[in-house]
Amino acid sequence: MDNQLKRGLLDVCVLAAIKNEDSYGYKIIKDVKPYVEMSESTLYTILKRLELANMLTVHTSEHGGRLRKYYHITNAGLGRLEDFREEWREVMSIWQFVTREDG
Amino acid sequence: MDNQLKRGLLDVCVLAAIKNEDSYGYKIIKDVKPYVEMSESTLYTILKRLELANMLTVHTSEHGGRLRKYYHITNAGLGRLEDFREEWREVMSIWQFVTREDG
DNA sequence: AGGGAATACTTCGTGATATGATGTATTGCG
DNA sequence: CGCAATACATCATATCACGAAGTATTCCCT
Repeated sequence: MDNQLKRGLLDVCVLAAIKNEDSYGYKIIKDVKPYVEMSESTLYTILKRLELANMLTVHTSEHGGRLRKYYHITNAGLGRLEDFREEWREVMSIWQFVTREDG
Repeated sequence: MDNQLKRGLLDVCVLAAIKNEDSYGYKIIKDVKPYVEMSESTLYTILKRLELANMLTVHTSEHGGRLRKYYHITNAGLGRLEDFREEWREVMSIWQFVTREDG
């Protein structure tokens, strides 16, 4: 799918992936894959960006003798998902303009 | 609205604006404005990109003693709009993932 | 025991892109 | 005469997705 269309969707996809329970990089990619293709470098870039924006927090935890970085959504992150629903109305209005049949 | 969400939408907005009749820069912006904000520099960047991709052709025509560049959509451009409808199914699937309530 | 696949995270460089700022020039109106 | 509107163009900048490459560990099969 068009790379540009994905922009603006990827961030909220990641937030949605950790919305209900904390998750970690590898799992996020697998959860999101059925919907959008996302490379590891892209994911970790996004995670860092979201952390800087206080949309999520990070805590390291041991699992099977190996360290994992778990990502936890913040209230700001949940708010971002709410805002996204609002923004979607505008997106749908654009969609209607693009796909309208008449002049 | 989130700038990122607009990307991928802007190109097809411009194509949609010239879909039914040839148009020119200033008019395209005015037609699109109710749906998406687009600056002039952005528009002309997009028009140039679409021309390079053979999505539209340009012809200069005089209007009121002044030259105007009219943009005409090509079959490839119309095809792009068709493809967009297909891509939209994927976008809606992503949307459902993001806004789903259950885990 | 050995080896490869899967898990897990990180950094770097690149190309694409939207946009503000800025500039140029003409028409129309008060 | 002056200003807003029309109309187009270029440049620098910041953001972003992604491939490539690297490091390390665990798990499973033979």
